[in-house]
Amino acid sequence: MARKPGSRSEITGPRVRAAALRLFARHGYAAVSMRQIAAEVGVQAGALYLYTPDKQSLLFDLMATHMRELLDAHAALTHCPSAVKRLEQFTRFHIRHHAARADEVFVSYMELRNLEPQNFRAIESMRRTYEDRLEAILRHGMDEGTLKVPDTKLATLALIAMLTGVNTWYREGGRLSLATVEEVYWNMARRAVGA
Amino acid sequence: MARKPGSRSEITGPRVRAAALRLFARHGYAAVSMRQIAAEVGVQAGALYLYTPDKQSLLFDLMATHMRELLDAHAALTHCPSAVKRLEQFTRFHIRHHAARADEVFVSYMELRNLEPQNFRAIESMRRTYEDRLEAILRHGMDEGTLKVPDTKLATLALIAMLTGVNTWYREGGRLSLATVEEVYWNMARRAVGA
DNA sequence: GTCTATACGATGATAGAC
DNA sequence: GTCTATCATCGTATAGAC
Repeated sequence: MARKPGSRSEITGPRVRAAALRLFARHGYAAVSMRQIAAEVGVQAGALYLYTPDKQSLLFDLMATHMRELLDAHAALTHCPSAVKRLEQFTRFHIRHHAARADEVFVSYMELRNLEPQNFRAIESMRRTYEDRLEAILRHGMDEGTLKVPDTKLATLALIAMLTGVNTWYREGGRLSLATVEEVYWNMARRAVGA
Repeated sequence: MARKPGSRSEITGPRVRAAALRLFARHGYAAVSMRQIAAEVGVQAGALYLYTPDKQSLLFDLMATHMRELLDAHAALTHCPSAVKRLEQFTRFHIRHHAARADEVFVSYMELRNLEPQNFRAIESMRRTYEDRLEAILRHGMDEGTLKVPDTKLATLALIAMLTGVNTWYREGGRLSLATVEEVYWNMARRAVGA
């Protein structure tokens, strides 16, 4: 096992998180050992504890970072006045942002049940914030009269489920370009909410 | 620890599967130990191996049974001639069938990555069969001219993701009855595919 | 059919050398 | 900053008594 006598502190931390993300996504949080993560990084298991207090914090860190980046990236979008335009913007943003972060999305959805209660509540709250932003768009559209859904909460959940579903099959370099996927899904989403 | 000196062979097997399903759904396959399952059933860990060759077979059994029941139940539906009617039937069937089997659905989706390759292929094949039945309906509607989607494969995946998403939030006795949920989702599904 | 006992490796996490 | 060594615990699975 090659020694790394120099210093890597600024670089090893991110590598630990990257390895954990990759392994958690592939095999699941519970199935991955700290030794496996260490091996992937090229250090011994004990060294990981210089970068995380424990395994649970590692998971929470990954999920919280992902959710914060999602909320920040969405908040940075230019604000359109029309509800339909905003819905199109949301749709395309959601697909593009999620497609570029397959592992993060997968872990953030699949490992919710492995979060300790306090951590679970924190992630849930961020996810709820994101959903509320979509629901606000739908409500705005209802007020404008440009959208028509039987129930804004259900439509929100239905749309997000549909859009996030892209991640279960989309792979870069597949049959369809991401631009085409965006187009097809926006077409279906638009009609589903009566726009 | 209470002894069970009598015989329970016909009853203990189903109880083992029920306990495993419940625990796998709550905590995940990898996070659940055979000892936990045994404790839930009220036997010792070693006794479980009278009912399953190993833990992996237990998981595969649960998933394969769920998929077979899904395919059988869907195949038993009366055959409607019109594509739109068949789509409505599929939509309502999917929501109703899945809502009544929350744990099975959750495990069958979340634990795919914990299946050994051979078992994974078997489950994937059944899932694909189910998807193909929906796609056949959409293609039929395209031929009839009663449905209009940009891509039948993508529409299939989008619809299934949307419908299965109900399971992430629906709870019996909640704000909405299942009949209402069916109604709302059929409304959105119908419009999404241009019916 | 279920129990107790056990094999034996892997686990998360810590202590102390360098 | 990383290593080696270690702890106590838990993992799946099996053997043999009753």
